[in-house]
Amino acid sequence: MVKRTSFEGDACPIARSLEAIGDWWSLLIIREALFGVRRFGEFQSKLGMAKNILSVRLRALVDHGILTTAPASDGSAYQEYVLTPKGRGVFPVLVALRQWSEEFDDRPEEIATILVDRDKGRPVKKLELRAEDGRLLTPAETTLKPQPARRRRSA
Amino acid sequence: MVKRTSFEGDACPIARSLEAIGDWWSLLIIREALFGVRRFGEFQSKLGMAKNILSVRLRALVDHGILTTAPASDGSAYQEYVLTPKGRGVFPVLVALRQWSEEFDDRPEEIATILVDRDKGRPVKKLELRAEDGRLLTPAETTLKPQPARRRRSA
DNA sequence: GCAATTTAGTTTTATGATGCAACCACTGGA
DNA sequence: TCCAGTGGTTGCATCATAAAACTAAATTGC
Repeated sequence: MVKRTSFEGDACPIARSLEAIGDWWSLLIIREALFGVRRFGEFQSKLGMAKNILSVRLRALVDHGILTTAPASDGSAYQEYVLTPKGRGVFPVLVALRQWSEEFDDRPEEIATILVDRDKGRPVKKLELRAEDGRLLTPAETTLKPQPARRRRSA
Repeated sequence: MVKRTSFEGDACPIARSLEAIGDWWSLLIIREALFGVRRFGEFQSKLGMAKNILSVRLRALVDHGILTTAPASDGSAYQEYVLTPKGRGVFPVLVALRQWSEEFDDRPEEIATILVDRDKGRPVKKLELRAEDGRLLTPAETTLKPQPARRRRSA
């Protein structure tokens, strides 16, 4: 088989994330969902993507527990796609992507929006990696440690 | 043309990031590079990916200014692929993806490694989004503001 | 110094994914 | 009941990906 390689069984958590949200559209769909978009047509028109692909992606996101289908909030008989906690948990990933663009993009003047604190209207701080005790960490100051073997639930 | 849609001209910084690093392999290549991998064959064997694709991806990453080719550090006549500052700037994205997996994965026991502070050997803190004044922000406490039109360099 | 092997790719070919357009079923309103 | 809008599915052309075979230069062994 010449399938696109799957990372589902991979032990690396990054690969595992990519398995679920590592494609072009999924993250953009989640971005829209975080802004309150819930309806099929709304996703489709805002993202300008083909309907068949949107359809496939939404199904995949539901399968992965990132979205749930809910029975319309506005009374209509249609359904809606709503983020689960797992889906809302993607927020930091989106922020990290956004900040990377803001910092390193070759044509920053083309970036249309900035993420601000709703209260003050001021830009948010850069995400930073800190140690347990609050020290700022650079990539070089971190390492990977083998996960202390956890006991599986039931055998 | 039925090409895969490009986000290059998109005004959304997230879409712009995805344009450069939004595919399956690129992020994994950068992950390896952050751990010090530099040689073609090393990427290939560690990631277990096809050589033709690795070849294409490396070229793309170089084009995007994420990697640079440098003339071998160990004396051999081969070249190396080294991260630029822009490439190292991807680190928070990888951390965010990792932490998302750690928090929400359905089978956390399959995750092999944890990211720790090299000094203390203790797990790192979760990335958190903060306002300028240090307040913790939830997604709902943020908004997008149109970027104050910047003046282009020269005309 | 020459053959064998390694490294770093490119080419070829098969198949899966994507994008567009057309089509279809169901809803809601006049 | 007719008809526009919503929410998809289907078919087809094109693109990307994967595996394997192939190539050429660099390195190693002898």
